[in-house]
Amino acid sequence: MARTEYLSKATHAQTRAHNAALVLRALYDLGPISRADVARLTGLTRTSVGELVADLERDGLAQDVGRGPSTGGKQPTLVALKDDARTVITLDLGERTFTAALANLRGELTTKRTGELEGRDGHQAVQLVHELIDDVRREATSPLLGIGVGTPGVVDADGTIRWAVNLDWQDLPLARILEERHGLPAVVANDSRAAALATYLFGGDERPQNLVVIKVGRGVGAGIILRDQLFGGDGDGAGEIGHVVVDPDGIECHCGRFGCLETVASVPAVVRAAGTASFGELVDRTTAGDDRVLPVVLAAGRAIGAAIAGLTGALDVRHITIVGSATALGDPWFSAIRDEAGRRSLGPLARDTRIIDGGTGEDVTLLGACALLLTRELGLTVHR
Amino acid sequence: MARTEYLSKATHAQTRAHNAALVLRALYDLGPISRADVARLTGLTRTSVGELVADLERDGLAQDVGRGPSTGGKQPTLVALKDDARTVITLDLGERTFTAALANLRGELTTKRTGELEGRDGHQAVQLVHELIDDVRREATSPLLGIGVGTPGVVDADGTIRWAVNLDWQDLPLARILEERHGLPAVVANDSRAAALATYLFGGDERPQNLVVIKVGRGVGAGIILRDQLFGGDGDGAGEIGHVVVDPDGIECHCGRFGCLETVASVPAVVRAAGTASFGELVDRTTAGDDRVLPVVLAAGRAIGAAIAGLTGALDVRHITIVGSATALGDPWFSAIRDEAGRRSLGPLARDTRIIDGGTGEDVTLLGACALLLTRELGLTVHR
DNA sequence: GCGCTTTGTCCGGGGGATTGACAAAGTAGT
DNA sequence: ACTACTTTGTCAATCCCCCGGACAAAGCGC
Repeated sequence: MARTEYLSKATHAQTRAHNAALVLRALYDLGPISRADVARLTGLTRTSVGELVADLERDGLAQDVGRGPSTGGKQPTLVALKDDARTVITLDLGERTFTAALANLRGELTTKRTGELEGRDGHQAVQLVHELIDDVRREATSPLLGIGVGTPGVVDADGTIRWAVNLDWQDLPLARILEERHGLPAVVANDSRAAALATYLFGGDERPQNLVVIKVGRGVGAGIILRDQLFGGDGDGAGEIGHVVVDPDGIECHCGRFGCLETVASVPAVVRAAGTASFGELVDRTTAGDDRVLPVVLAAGRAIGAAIAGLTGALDVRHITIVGSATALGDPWFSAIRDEAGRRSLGPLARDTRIIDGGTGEDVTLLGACALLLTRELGLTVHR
Repeated sequence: MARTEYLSKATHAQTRAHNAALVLRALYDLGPISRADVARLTGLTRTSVGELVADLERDGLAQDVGRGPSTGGKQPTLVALKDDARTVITLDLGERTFTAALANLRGELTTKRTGELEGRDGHQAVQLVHELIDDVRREATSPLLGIGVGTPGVVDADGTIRWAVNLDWQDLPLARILEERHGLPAVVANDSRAAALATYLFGGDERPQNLVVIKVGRGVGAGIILRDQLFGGDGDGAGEIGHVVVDPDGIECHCGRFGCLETVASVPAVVRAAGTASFGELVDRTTAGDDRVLPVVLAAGRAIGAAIAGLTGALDVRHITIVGSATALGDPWFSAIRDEAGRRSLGPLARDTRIIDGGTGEDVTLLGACALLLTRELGLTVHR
């Protein structure tokens, strides 16, 4: 029996941290709320909640915001999160452009700066990251919580970029580099996984325990949240569905094999197969119902639908959200996805599965990077 | 924000239970071991370990078994689990035969009884379960821990059988019924999931954090362990890969759709496609290299390999074990599975993925039912 | 005005992990 | 054989922090 990390003790400090994160989450999710309500929701005593809220108020993370209506007794004092109590530096390392921004605790972006990558080598690209961080950092008006980075490619759990798509980065320990250079906690993760966490944390009232977010753009990737946690798998490669072979007789992929999902369903692949000059033109002609491009778009949708059917069949995850530039293809594409996913999976399962349009989401990677950091530093999502 | 179960507090009692389970797991996995070693492994203090071990010894679950070699100081007293300190009643509700047995804490089966189902209706089948339990219970020589049941079909988390394959059981709350009738804790779960937990708990020195066990017999199903826990999904249907459509133009499945994995890869399907009189004959002719049946066997293997590629691509789980009667098909079949799984997934991923022959495993469901109960009652696997 | 509820806080109690000390029982060196 | 040093297991004291009860403040309904 070699592995023993699963033998990790529980301490009083952990109990405290858990309950502190619990109260913070309650404030975060349930808006202005009384201490008594938090106590009822969490099962903690009013005493403990009062103490934990006092801690949060001392840290400036929460504040009393007046009284609520009485329900037959003393009217409660409502406590709310101070959304701007902390600032997060977020980065989206796109394939051609790097973007940095500031975000508050709600993922509201304020200062956005971009830098073009054109022609820079790996070292210079890292320099660009540093410059962007220094640049937006000057605009911060509340204490910095840390740096969150989303990037294409494979990133392992400690924030080392295994390989980047079109940079000569290999085994670059970016999280550690950023922590040392800027003196702040840093998180680096794959962009699809960031997108999943953004959808989970900022996605509205529903917060499904299990959620798969599929990002379809230049590549095809997924972020998988299981039991309220991002799932990484044995090699932090979970969600790399773009290179599952869907058609062994298909065309060659840049990964060297034939018929990967990306060769059928990624934006460049669909544009090439449809023979249009640009993706914009493809969207226009798809919307117009052009018969010369529709079959290609539908085939791409069906390929994604089949992949979803495989996922839902195996995992029984009922919440699927699709984001990325490809969502501009609209109804025909989504219908193809839903039809194929439904046709290929068990009836009751297909009936309850929701495949949602998450939009093109230019900011989804920035938001995801922010969500990653909030999760890590404040425990805003479950992590134990 | 409707769902609030994720806001569950941590208490001192939970901390204690967690650490108690921790010590038990250490004894279970690491054999006779000193209190000091357990303290080092878990991070607990020697004081706490001593106290927790004393609790276990008082309950009869552990005992001192002499002294170990000195490493420069006082020689340690070794503590070991008493394998026979408790008895578990396990059941395998097969499609034609029900089997009951007693198991100790190591999953060693002692008293085995079977009952044929032939012609009984749903109510009589439940009676048979009761009789079998009463029957083996008389042979128990140590305190009973509870009842574990493995069954085909869909079972939800509270032990209610949603639908059974060839019994007229629908929404039968079997776990509750057994608890009331026999006055013991009861766990009911799908047989593939039971098999997964058996492989995880009793599978030897390796205990992978993530593990997929695929059971190929009369049906095709999977049990999925992620982060040391069985994963159920949103509707406790995770692992139902038998009805993912792999060939939309394939033959009709009993579920009503066409080309499900089961129509290609289950034992009855392969026997039918090969045209042999029995599965035994198919195995013999496959082993002999008969060209008339090999293509069918290889096609079945490739279908499973493709399904595995989809799973590993999505989840990056590197440990796959295949169990069930179909494993008797041996090397040709396994080679087809491994080749296809490798061909359809990313290079580095495929290289590290191990697809292991878990054997035909007549007892795997019984062992799994035992493992389920040990997990639930003693916390022998991670559950928080 | 009076009784009842609800809220938030204060205080004592207790569970349980931690720390430090110490005796027991080894090994290694001289 | 004697001394110095280690390691182990346990005991007592301490500390962290959750809990339960009590109580004042402040509302509601009659």
